Amino acid sequence: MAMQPEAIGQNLLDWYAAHQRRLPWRETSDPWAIWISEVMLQQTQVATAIPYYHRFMHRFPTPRHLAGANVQEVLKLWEGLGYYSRARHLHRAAGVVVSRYHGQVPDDPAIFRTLPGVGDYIAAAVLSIAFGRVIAVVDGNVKRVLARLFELEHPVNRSGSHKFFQPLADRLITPHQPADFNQAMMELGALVCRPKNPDCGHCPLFGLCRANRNRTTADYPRRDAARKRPHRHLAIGVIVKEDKLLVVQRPMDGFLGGLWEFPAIPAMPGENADRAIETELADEIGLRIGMDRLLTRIRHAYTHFTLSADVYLCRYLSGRIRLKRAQSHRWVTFRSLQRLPLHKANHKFLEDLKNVLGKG
DNA sequence: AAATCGTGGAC
DNA sequence: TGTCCAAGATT
Repeated sequence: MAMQPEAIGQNLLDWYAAHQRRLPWRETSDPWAIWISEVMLQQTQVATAIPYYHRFMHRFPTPRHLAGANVQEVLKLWEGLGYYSRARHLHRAAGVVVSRYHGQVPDDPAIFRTLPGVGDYIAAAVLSIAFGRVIAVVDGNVKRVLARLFELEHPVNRSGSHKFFQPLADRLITPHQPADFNQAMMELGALVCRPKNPDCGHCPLFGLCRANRNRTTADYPRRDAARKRPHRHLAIGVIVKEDKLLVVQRPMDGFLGGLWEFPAIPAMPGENADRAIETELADEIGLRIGMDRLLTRIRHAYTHFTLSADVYLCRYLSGRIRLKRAQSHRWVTFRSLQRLPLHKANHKFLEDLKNVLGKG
């Protein structure tokens, strides 16, 4: 493969110096700030992460601030950003940094890489950008750029492809400017070598790119076909007891771990709602409840399945809480709901709920 | 090594 | 509407 690493690196660095965006985490060299930004940017677009980054850094300016906080508060700041294990891992990692490394972010790859939530990408990004270590990042942008540059046949969404892309990126990285090279590759992928409608006319690697020369940019990167996503349906119960509503907290590990929600059970779309709510949902939380009426229906798309749910207004009848799956519960007013981290599917009917409760 | 894990933007 | 996919990590 005709690589010309020197030409690629120099063109890339020149382009980056002229065209890089001004981003909050580029105004600092604090490894903690860089780390936070990289975790938030994981599978998340820059524009989405920016307001979260500011709020998080303001509340947790150092690992010590985060380590001393309650997970609940951390999840509340993460609410809406998704992939909540990132927040829980970060919280745990901050604890390790404080207890074992005197609150200083480790600059040793072998050590930093062992922290919860730190994989190959985060380690390479933080250590190169904050400490100048010569380790190439390989993210979705880098794989797309390389796949087009060299017309690579490795599917970028296949886990086994990583061990092909990583050494290739390591061979291209400019040893004197690893931080700029890494960010330049990602910036190029984000601004020029985009997934759709790449702007090859303004690409610094125009003359070096095989896909451009062969008019095959649309064929790269290769990708394994995605599986079809299944569909799930829930019955959700908003259980009212005087002026309070019942919410439960999901188990800390797994899907939406640690977040709060209104109790729900799997259901069939056409199922008899009264029966399902008053037997199965009641059994899930250990109460006797009555179903009043349908509040609304919601739909939500997750990565691996789509969700639809019927949301029912219910009334508490009798009994003491006995939770099956949830780890804890609270009776809360509508107002105090906003203090708890709720996931998106629940936020989707809060307005409807507010209107109904407001009318008495 | 394939599956799992959220949400929003772009088309 | 559906589909991709976005500065990935974990199991």
